[in-house]
Amino acid sequence: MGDIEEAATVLTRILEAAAEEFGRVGFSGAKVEAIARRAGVNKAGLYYHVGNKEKLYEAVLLRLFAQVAGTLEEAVAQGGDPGQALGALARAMAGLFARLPMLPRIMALEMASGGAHMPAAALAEFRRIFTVTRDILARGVADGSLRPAEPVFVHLALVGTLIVYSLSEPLRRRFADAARDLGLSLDLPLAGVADFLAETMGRGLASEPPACPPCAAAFLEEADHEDA
Amino acid sequence: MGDIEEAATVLTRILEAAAEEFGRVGFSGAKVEAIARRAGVNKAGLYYHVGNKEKLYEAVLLRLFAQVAGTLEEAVAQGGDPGQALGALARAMAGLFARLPMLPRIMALEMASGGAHMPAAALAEFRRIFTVTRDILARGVADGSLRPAEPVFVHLALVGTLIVYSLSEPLRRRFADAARDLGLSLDLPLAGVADFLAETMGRGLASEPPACPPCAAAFLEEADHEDA
Amino acid sequence: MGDIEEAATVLTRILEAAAEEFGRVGFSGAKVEAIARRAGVNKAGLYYHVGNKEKLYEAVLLRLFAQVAGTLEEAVAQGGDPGQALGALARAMAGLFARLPMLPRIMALEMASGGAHMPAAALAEFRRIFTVTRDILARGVADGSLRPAEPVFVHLALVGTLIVYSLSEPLRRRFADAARDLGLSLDLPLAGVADFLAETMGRGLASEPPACPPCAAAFLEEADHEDA
Amino acid sequence: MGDIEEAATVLTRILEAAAEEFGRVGFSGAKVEAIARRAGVNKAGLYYHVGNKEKLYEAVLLRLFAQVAGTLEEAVAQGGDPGQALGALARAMAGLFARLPMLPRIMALEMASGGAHMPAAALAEFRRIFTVTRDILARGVADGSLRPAEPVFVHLALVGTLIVYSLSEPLRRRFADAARDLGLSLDLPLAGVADFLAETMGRGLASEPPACPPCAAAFLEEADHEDA
DNA sequence: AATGAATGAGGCTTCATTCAT
DNA sequence: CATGAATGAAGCCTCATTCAT
Repeated sequence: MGDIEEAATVLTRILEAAAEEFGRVGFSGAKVEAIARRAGVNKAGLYYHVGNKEKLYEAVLLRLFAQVAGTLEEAVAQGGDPGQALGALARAMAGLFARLPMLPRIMALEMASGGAHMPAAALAEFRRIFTVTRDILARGVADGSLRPAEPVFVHLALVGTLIVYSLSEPLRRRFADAARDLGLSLDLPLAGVADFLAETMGRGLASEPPACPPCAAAFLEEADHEDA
Repeated sequence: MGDIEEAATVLTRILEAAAEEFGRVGFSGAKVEAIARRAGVNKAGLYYHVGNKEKLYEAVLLRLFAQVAGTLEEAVAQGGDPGQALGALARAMAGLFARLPMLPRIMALEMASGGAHMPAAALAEFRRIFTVTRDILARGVADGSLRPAEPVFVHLALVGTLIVYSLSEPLRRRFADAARDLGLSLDLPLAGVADFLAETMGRGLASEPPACPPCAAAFLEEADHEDA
Repeated sequence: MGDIEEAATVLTRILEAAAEEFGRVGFSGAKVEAIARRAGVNKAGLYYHVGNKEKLYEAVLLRLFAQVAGTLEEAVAQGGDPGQALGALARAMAGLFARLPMLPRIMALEMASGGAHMPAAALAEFRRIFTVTRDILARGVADGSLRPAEPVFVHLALVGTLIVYSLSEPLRRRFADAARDLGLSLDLPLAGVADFLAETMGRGLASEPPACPPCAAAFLEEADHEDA
Repeated sequence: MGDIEEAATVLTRILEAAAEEFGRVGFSGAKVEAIARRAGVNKAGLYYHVGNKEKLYEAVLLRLFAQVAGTLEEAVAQGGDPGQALGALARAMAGLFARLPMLPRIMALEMASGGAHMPAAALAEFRRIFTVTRDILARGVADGSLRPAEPVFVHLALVGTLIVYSLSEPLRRRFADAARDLGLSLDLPLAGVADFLAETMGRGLASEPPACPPCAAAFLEEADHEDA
């Protein structure tokens, strides 16, 4: 005992250090030496535990994606109508990104690499993640509250926006002073983006409210005249 | 003759090759040797023209960002009401990304690096780019067609979504077959995303249409009853 | 066992190989590859131990200068009147140069480079080295055996001559045959130079011996006549 | 016309620039590009004029050594007794070094390289240079004013000291402040060294003045007793 | 003669990975 | 398990030199 715990702790420390390092500088930019130092283990020790840089990266991906999928499922399971669920999704993702700043970076870098290092097992996590959005939309269309829309578009509109907003933080911060002259606030918190998305996408995807009868009648009449 | 032309061509060839390489594998992943080979010049020749890897990268960024700013400005200048202008913005960006597949990748990678290699001159281009969105929104609020919204949020909702959709292409393609079982189409063209954004963000940002008089009257009456 | 010994040995071997290489061709002429080969280690191994070419050079300088200072102090500590001490100094230096042929070369090359790579720590060794000569001269002036003279001039007359004589060896050797026609022996051993310096500088710096009484009397008388 | 002048001027400018560069950083440290820039010609133009780096270096050496030989011969030809001639030699050399600061550096660096790049023609200049010292000494022994001594030792004692003093200037300057605490003046001008050498070597090489007769008699008597 | 543009060879350094203890 | 010490394979960059104009 202790031993196994210790072993688990060491592995965890390594994975966390690696996540930070990979998120900071990407796969090719990350140095095994730096990860080992950050994790407080010897370089050779790291190899003993994880095999090699590639396997380490895959383990990091798997761990993170599982966390993402779990968090999103949980957030959506809280209930609420489909519109609210989309908002919950965005807010949950923003929460994740705030807690794990390396997460959006790794997601972006991994996508940019074309999934070069994506382990097969991670695909299963993807499936879980996409399913969440798809189910919300299906529910919304079924109950008439949402217009039909491609789930991938909706999903990436939410997640993509949050990723890029997180990613751009250092740049926005650097540009913030100069941007104030333009009347732009570049340093708003990520949570604000989630709220914005919840509101704007919610409205944008909402089905038209049924017009009041007199209006509808007037509208139809007009249309008749035009046709004539 | 052709001397000056040739020289310009060489630099251009180098910058294009570099853009592709940097977009493919990022700054640290890119190999100067590969860029030179791709550009059809000797490695030393490349150094003769561009100084070093870092300067090369900066030149690439500057060139691309200038292209982006120019294209967006042009697209929006075509006129149209603010809602249409946002759509034009999204479609212009999508067009750029389709023509220059390395562009969204470089943008993402550069953001991920915290702008580590961003030349000061590139900030000026950023200013132009953000200004476009800000002006559309200001116009929309002024003429009453749009709700007020943070320009940065809107801008990144459009651009971020397009970036991540582009970025995720290889991964979506790889996952496409498996996703069909889930009822998901992962391989829709980027233009579809632009249309989706134009539609959804347009609706989401539109100000409420004034209700028809009878409805409004009915609504007010109801409110009176509730107050009582 | 032997680990620590071996490790120490490796560093020592590297420093010795580097000293020879730097002495042979100077800093810019020395190739890290050659030093590593000569030391029997891998190039990367050399970097593991010493960091980089510059640090390697500094370590070499420090080691050599410490040896010089130690040897000179020891030689002079043997006692003897100031005139003998200067001779001992010259002979000790000549002995060092004979044992470490790269030493005069490195000293010359380092001076020629303006001390570009001189580590701050080496200045402390310089202080020790110069102090030796200064103390001898001070002692000689105090006991009346030596004329006052600038310590730096004396020091560099001894050391500079020995350095240049050592440095010029290959050239003298090459020129030796042709020079015999001129009645010049260019291939005399360095020890001869030390003896020559001991003798000549000894005489040159000696205070006038008190003339014998009759001579002095005669001299004074003459002076009187001249004054008159 | 003009053309040939111009050509001559260009070559001269190149040789001067090269002398400074080689003196500053040695053969391997010197960059053809830097020499060309300093001489105000194109790199390819430099090659057109001088062939290659090695030939350029040889031309520089030849030019400098011829200047040295000429100056020394001239200085000594001014006449004066052998002791004064040695002083004149030292002062002439010091004058040369003051006017051409790269000269002592190049001499040292060339010696350090074992004459690797020394052109055969330069040997003839060496012969002239050494001959000067040899002749003075021979004259001094012949007229009884100087003790016999190896010409090479004397020559290098003078020249070597001046070379090393010149060479060490930057280092002495850097160390000067710290050395003042030790009672050392490290920043005395080179001319002082020449004077010191003239004085000290003059005394050191002077033949013994004949002792006054009574003293000599006493001395001989003492020696007899010791023998007994 | 002069110049901008190459280019091959080689040098310094880094880094993922392994080995011996 | 842990660690200091290797090592081969690159990667970035420089530089002497040449070529075409």
